[in-house]
Amino acid sequence: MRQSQLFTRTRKEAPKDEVSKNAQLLIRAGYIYKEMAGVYAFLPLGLRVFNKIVGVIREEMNDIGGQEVSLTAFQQKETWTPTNQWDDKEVDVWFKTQLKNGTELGLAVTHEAALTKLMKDFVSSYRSLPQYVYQFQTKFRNETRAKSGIMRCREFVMKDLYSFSRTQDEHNAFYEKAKQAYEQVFKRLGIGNQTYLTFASGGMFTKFSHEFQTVTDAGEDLIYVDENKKLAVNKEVLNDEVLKDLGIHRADLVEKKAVEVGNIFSLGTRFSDALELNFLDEKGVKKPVIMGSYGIGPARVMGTIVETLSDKDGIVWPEAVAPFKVHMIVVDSKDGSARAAADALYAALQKAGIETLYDDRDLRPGEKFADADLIGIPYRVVVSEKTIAAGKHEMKVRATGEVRSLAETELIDTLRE
RNA sequence: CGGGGCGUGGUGUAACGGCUAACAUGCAUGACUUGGGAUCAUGUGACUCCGGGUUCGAAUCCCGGCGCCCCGACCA
Repeated sequence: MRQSQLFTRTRKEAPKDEVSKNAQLLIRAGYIYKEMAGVYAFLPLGLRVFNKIVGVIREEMNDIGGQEVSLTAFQQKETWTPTNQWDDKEVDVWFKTQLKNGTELGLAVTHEAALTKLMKDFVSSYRSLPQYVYQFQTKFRNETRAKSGIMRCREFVMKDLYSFSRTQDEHNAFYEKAKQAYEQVFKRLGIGNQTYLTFASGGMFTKFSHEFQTVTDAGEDLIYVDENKKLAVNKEVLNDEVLKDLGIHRADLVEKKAVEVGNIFSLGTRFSDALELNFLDEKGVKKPVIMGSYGIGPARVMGTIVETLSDKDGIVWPEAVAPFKVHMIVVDSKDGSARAAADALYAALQKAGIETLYDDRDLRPGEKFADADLIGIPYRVVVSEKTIAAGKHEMKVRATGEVRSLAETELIDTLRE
């Protein structure tokens, strides 16, 4: 894409109503727009990043047998009354509204009850199980205090997968697979090293649930990390009994602030009992379906990446999520030769299928370099009189600052990898 | 939901209760310039968040509302 056609613009200064690093950088670079507290729109660059993250998650969910759907944001009151969760005392973050005729509706806070109800139309025999169903859907939560930029919003998309199993063993086996898939997701998204499988409270059916916590000062949670075992315990469940269960020692633990980028937990039969999602087993015995729930918030992951990987000059995207792979800059020359060479290289990159943002704006080089650092695309390629004279292109790696001088074919091969 | 802070051109800031609300940046036009946000010129752009009050006079003081940020609580 030619940058001259991008409608967004960078800013030198962060808006005064944002303190968090993720919001400041994402707004300055033109990735997001704040509609109101805890509600952000995604702009062209931001949506590209968001979709990259979604794509990685989708691949991993498909790999473990997930089937993608899209449920609704409106939900009926009746969906939630069986588990008593329509009650504002039980769930205090509802946005509720109604139809013209007075029928009450809720804007989805989450979807386990809605999907459980839906699955009743399709599940009645052991033959139709297990099933793994997921979606990327907007959740609405009337948080009393939205904060930390895009890390804790009132409207946000979540990937939520729900498992429907026949037996506890079958559930446990999938749960382990999901755990591994999540580790793979965070590794691919570039935050694997800072992200810990964390033991957290399990609710009423299991001793623990599992969170994926990424260490950052911007986090809201306190976790206790055992660096050797690559495990952590959420402060909410830290006690001697838990440590003994997990075979870890207090002396090995280091307290860290972290943000919950994913969580998985067993639901047991809470929803299947309440909503009567049952199946007949091989012997014709009626049994409730055993369920699990698995969530990741792509926007929160995006914010977490910015928090953990940016530097003083701006954002540093991992390749897997960057809006473009290459940011190509032309430093204009008097005779127009640099511009002509840059146009040609852009065409070659396009032809090679390399996602390129081409800074063809009529600006001085300093401003383009500063913008490139801020926007944070992994590879910067400069075309100027200097590079033309050298007969090679200049490529700079955003993350490391490494600069390489490459012939065009070498450059394209390197970027294709 | 408790506590604290803050609302001034698009953005970031300034202005003792007193002159036409200032500066920077952005944007527009032109000149000059082209390897790290240059320089110059001329423009553009604000009912000082909203409503009330005090005062000869309010961006400034007082009351109410709304919005935003931070700390804490909450996060099924």
